Amino acid sequence: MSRSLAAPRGTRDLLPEEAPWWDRAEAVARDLAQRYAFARVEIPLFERVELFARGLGESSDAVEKEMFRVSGARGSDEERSDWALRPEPTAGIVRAFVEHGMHVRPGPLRLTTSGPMFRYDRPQAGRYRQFTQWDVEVIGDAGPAVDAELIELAQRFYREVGIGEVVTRLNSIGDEACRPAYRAALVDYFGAHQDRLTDDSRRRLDVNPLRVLDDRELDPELAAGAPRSLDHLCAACREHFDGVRAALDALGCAYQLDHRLVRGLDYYTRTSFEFFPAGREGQQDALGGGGRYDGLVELLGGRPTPGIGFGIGLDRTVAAMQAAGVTLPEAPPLVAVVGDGPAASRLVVAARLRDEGLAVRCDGSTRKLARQLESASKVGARWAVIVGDGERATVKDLASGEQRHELGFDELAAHLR
RNA sequence: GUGGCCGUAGCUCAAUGGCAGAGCACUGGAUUGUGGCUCCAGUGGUUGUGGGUUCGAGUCCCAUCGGUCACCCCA
Repeated sequence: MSRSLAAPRGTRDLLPEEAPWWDRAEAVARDLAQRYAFARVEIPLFERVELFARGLGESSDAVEKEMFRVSGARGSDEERSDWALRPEPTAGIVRAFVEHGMHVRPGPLRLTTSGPMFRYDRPQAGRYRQFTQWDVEVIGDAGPAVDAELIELAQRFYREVGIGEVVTRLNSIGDEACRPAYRAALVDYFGAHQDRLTDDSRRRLDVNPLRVLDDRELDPELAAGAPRSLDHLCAACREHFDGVRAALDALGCAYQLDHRLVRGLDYYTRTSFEFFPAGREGQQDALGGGGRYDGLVELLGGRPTPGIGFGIGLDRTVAAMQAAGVTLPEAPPLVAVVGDGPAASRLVVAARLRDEGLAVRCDGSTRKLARQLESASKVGARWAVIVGDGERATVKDLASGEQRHELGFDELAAHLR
């Protein structure tokens, strides 16, 4: 086909061969959401640019250089607003929380959603312009128990999809009480070594000095000597973080402290965490991550309400499942209805078998019987039901070749189990 | 946004600057109701696109688009 009609850059088609892995990952997510008492919500795929700019922070990469803008329609001013495809779900969920007055609901509110996110990046392995996240959020619980509960949930998810144990990195980046002093300490420290910073980092030093820490080109020696947020936590943040760690220990959840884990989105406070496949902890291999955002609800116009959540990248989860050699549960056995009589007879038999709950592939074609059987074998059917002119049919086991002839339509199902 | 590598059939790949091919897959036949194996045949291409060099370009040059990997950063 013409290249100009090919799928947009950074997007992928989900083809039948890969769909079962997605089904599995999504089934585990749905099951866990239910077992952990999260209610499903859906929010728009696009929102005002302003929502993301305010929520995620002007200096976040997601806003600064990865915003996937949607050109507005002609017409009213409202339609001409600046829209962007959502780069992550939290801002939209918190917007919905505020917009619908959900603070009056019995809290803490536990919400989950799943779907495509968009970031306008150059694609590469594991990174797409459209990717899918499973997301959970708890709004109205100041923790720290819930912080540990979410980390335990994510770890359980990776275990249940078959990836096994992941590496959990953990940090606390303080709150409005202690972060200003920590920021100042970073500005002092890195300001004195500006000549050893990248251009990006020098710029960030003014806007968001924490993000200098996740500059990968940061001089290791400089990084090692940098002020650590854990050393600058106020008493309340310290107590919170100790509580998270104690709860994780009680749950038996392993984690590693990572002083340079500051997360790319500005709304995070206190607890931050990311998950990596064991042995592949490179920066671009993150399977998921999240953290606490105690100031976000207020920032978006609600009354002060704490929140915490995580997003798990399903594209990378599926890739990790395949890399780990996960075997999927077998699909239910398939019955192929074939025959060279009237196609309507085949349809009638197929409908009867479907009434019995069987998975049936009906071949209504005029191909000769040999071709129909060949086709049935190739698609992996367990049995063929050969229908002729009359009211009787043959059941053939396609693995053994065994056949039972002259069966009435009503007794077929009994031979297909 | 920057850089490396790569663009030939649905897939994997051939073709010294000289007739665009093979295997797999798909469709049909060998086989007048019975598959997997085998054999035969067929469908399938503006060689990503546009320029240039040349008697002649899949091949050389330029541009462009795309893919891929890496950087940046995130899922």
